[in-house]
Amino acid sequence: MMIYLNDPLIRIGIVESDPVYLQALESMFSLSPEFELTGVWKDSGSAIREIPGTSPHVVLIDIHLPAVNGIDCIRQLRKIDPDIQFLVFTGCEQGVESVFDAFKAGATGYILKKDGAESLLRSVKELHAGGSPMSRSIARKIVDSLGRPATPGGKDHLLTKREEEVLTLLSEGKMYKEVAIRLGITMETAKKHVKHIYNKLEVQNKMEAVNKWRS
Amino acid sequence: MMIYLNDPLIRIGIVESDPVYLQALESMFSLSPEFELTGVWKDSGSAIREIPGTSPHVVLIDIHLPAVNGIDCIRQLRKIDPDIQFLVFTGCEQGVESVFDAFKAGATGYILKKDGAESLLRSVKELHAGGSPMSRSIARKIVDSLGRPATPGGKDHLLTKREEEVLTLLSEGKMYKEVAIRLGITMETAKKHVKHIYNKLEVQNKMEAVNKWRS
DNA sequence: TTCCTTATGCCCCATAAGGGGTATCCCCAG
DNA sequence: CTGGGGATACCCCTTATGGGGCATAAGGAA
Repeated sequence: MMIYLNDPLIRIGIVESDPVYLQALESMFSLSPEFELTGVWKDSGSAIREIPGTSPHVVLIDIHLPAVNGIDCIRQLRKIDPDIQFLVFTGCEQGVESVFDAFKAGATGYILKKDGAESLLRSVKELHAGGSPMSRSIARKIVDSLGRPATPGGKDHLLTKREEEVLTLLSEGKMYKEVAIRLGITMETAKKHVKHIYNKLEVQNKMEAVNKWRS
Repeated sequence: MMIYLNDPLIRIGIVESDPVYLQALESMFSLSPEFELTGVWKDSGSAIREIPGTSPHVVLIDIHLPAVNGIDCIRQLRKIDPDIQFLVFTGCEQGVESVFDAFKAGATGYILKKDGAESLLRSVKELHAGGSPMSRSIARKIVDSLGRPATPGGKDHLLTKREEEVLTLLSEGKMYKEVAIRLGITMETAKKHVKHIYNKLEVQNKMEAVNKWRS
C-alpha cells in the first residue's frame, strides 16, 4: 500500500447517487485547497469504468447505490487499482455484517453521513495518511462483535446478502411490492425473504427486524 | 445567570429512573474529586420537592421519567430556582421537537447516554463554566432545523405530545393493540393518532413515519 | 360566545403483512 | 454423487394496517 504523506494534494473521487449529497460533497472538495477532485459518479457501473483512469488517492463511496451496491463496486475497483483507498460514507447505520463486508471488500474507512462535514474532511486526510477512520458507533460495532467469543450461532453471516438487500429496502419504508420491483423478483419471493429474516432475527415485524439488525 | 468558574466543587444533582444508570452515575460523581453530589432522585415529583433545598449548580436529568417527564420537571424547577443549570441526559434520540422543548423548558445542555462517561464529565464541567454542551447529532438537528427557512408548516410543533408517544411505541415495533394498552386507550384511538401522524408527516406507513420523524 | 385543536371512541372496507406449505433450480461442500 | 443452503415462485390462510367517515368532550384562542 502506498502512502502519500508528502503529496501536495489529495486526489479524491466521489461515488454518490443522492444528488443533494453529491452536490454538497462536490462543492466541499472543490473548494478545499488541500484536495483535488478527480471526478464524481452517480452509479457503480460508470465508477468502475472511469475511476481507474483518473488515479485518485481516495474514493469516497456511498454503499447504497442503484443496481450494483458500493461494496461490490469497491471489490471491482480494488482488482483494477489496488492503490486506491476507499472511504465508505453511508447515511444509515446497518448491521455489523455490512461493515465487515465493506472492509473485506477493501474499504479502509467507514463513516456515517450524520457525522458531518468536518469529520468527513478529517477522515479523508486520516485515510490518506494511512489510517482507518471510522465513526465511533461503527468502531463500537466492531469491538462488540470481537468481544463476542465464537459468534453465538457459529455463523459468520446471520443474514444473506439478498436478505440484507430486502431489509435495507424495508428499512426505507418500502412495501413488498416495491421491494420486489427494485430487486427484480416477485412479491411472493420478497415475502419469502422477509419470513426468513424474521425467523433468523426472531422478530415478528419490519420495525423489530430493522431495530434488531441495526443494533 | 451565575457562573461558578472559581468554585472548588461542582455541586450536582441527578434525576434518573433507571436504577442501573443511577448507580453508575452516583458512583462516578461520588468518586470524582471535582464534584459534590447533592442527591439523586428517581422521579420528577420528589425531584421537584427536594432539589431546591439542596442548591445544586447542575442537575443531570433524564427526560424519560415515569409519570411527569423530565422536561416538565425542568420547567417546574426553573421557576423555583432559576440558577440551576440543567443537563438533559437521554438514552434515545428523538425528534428535533423534543430537543427544542428541552431547551425552551430551560435546559442548557443535551447529551446522549451513548456518548459515554468521559463525554458526560466534560459536558458537566462545560455546562458549569457557562457553555451549552450537546452531542454532535443533537447539534446537527438544531443546525439543520435552523437551516430550514420559516419552518415549512409555520407550526412550531408538528406532532402533539400524544402523537409523539404513539410514534415512540411504533418505533419500537409495537402493534396498535400494544400501543393502546401502554397508553390506556382503545386500539381505534391509537389508529386515529397514527392516521394524524401520517397526514402531518405526509407518509404512508410506520417505517416512513419513524424515519421522517427521526431525521 | 364561537371556532379550532386535541384526544377520545366506533364504524366500514380494501390492502398489506405475517405465517404456513410445496416446489423448482443452482451451486458448493462433503 | 448427494445433501443442503440460497434464491426463486406459487398456493393457502388469518391478522394488521391504512384510509375514510362520524361523533363527543375538553380546553384554548379568536
